[in-house]
Amino acid sequence: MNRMKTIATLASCPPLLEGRLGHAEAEQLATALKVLAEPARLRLLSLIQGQPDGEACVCHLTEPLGLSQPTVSHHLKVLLQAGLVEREQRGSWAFFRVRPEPLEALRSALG
Amino acid sequence: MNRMKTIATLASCPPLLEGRLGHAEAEQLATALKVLAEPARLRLLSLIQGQPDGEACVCHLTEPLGLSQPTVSHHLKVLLQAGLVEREQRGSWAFFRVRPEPLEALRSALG
DNA sequence: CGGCGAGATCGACGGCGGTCGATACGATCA
DNA sequence: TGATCGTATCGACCGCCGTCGATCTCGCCG
Repeated sequence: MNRMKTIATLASCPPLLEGRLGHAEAEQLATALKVLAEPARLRLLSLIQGQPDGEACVCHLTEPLGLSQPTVSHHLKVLLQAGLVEREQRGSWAFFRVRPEPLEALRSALG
Repeated sequence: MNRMKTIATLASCPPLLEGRLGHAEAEQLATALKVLAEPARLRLLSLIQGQPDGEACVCHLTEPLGLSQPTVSHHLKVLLQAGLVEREQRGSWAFFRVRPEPLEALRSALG
């Protein structure tokens, strides 16, 4: 934490305007981005979205991802809590579907 | 890794089409997102961008961020290597400026 | 040349999170 | 009801990274 000592220092290095992004907003945006900043979760979204009917159950996601079933389940939970996918139980299978709205919100938050 | 046992299982859970996002692409996109998925770096970008002339030196970023100078320097290095900011040395001060292009590229990669 | 100030680098520490095997749970079916 | 399958949860391990104090480098100035 430097205190300014001379006028010359002040002149060549003017004080900053406070940025628009506050602590809480930065934290919130970062949290949202952390969910996507993970190869496994990106591939999950891509895999689910790429289905002919736009949905997939866990058992068909583990093999193309090359990850164990608990790990896939963990990532899906993270995506679910972030609102990036929705879950529907049908029989003993859990089907997941991509929700495009939060992705769109994130895109606009970066602009 | 489950092998399918019955026709019923196959019918209710059809095999996945391979998603568009390959391993390498997912890794690359995730790496880029990780740079932004950090409150300190988001606030850095916002602070620099919010300057009247759109640039800032390190000494004026540590205090509004509430982080030590080495930490700020570290984050700026990460942003620099990601191409999100550019650096210009003027005298003994290092001035940083936001480069909007990679942000735009990231936005389009999410769409 | 000597001192100072801006900034980068280094080394260490601590916490977060991705991963897996083991296990629990619930639904289906013989 | 017992067996089996699909998923979720748990506990542990481990690597990554944000953070800081100490130190190094370098440009400026007296």
